[in-house]
Amino acid sequence: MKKEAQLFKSLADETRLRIIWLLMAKEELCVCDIMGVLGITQSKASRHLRYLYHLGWVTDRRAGVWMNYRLSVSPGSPEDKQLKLLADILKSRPEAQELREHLEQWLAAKGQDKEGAAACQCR
Amino acid sequence: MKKEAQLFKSLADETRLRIIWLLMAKEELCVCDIMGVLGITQSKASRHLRYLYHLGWVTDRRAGVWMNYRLSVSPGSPEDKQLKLLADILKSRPEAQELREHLEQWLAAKGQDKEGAAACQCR
DNA sequence: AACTAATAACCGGATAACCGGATATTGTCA
DNA sequence: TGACAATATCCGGTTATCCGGTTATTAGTT
Repeated sequence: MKKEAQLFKSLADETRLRIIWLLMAKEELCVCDIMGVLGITQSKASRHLRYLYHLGWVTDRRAGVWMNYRLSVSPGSPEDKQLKLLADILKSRPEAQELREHLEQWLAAKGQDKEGAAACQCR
Repeated sequence: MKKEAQLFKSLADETRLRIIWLLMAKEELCVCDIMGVLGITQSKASRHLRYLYHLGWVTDRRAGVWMNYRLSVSPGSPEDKQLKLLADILKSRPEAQELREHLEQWLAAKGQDKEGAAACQCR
């Protein structure tokens, strides 16, 4: 059951849960979005995203300089059910709701800066 | 989301998964059963059982010298759903099926030794 | 090619998890 | 009460995890 233990281990970290929670809300996000919304180091954001990538939770898609990530579980799979259950648990948590509002604000602010084009300039 | 992370952490250990899997099959087991079936140290068995106890996954019931444990999630709760999902994942795994057969054998052997009474003598 | 932004990989260091063996505790029975 | 079985806890050692800071890579721009 090593495989199953590892599956849970991949969810046993608050930062990874937050990332997944954001990706459940937004379909696709780049690393700098996640840094910004969660207020964490680039190093930290990237590390956890690669972790999730190597375990198959997310796929990456390069768009120029940006690297976009999105959830990649196949519908109906155990992983998919697990995510749905997680969403079910989190949706009632104020903490999680605030995170999503924070995400909306972040994306809105990003959208304003010159429409569409390179609006990141993550510092 | 610290709470949720810890929930997954409690499942992120192969030994604990095995213990839970056994308790899903058998309703109630004592420490020495778990030691025997899983082939682990007494120290290890007890430690993980206390861990699960403190997190509310199981309750304990003393019966003389024995300490019996059983699952204690309330029906319909997120934890209950999580266990059901886990069971769903594990039931198709040969490894898990063998574990249950092993459990049956162990209990059968235990039952033979003088019927009902102290049949453990775990060494 | 040089420069820069975004990201990934690497590198100690701190902390936490897990383990086996030893010891302490609890209950039973003679 | 003394001996013993079952279990919990303690101790130290080993390994895994997580982190921030640094460096390397990749793509776009001039």
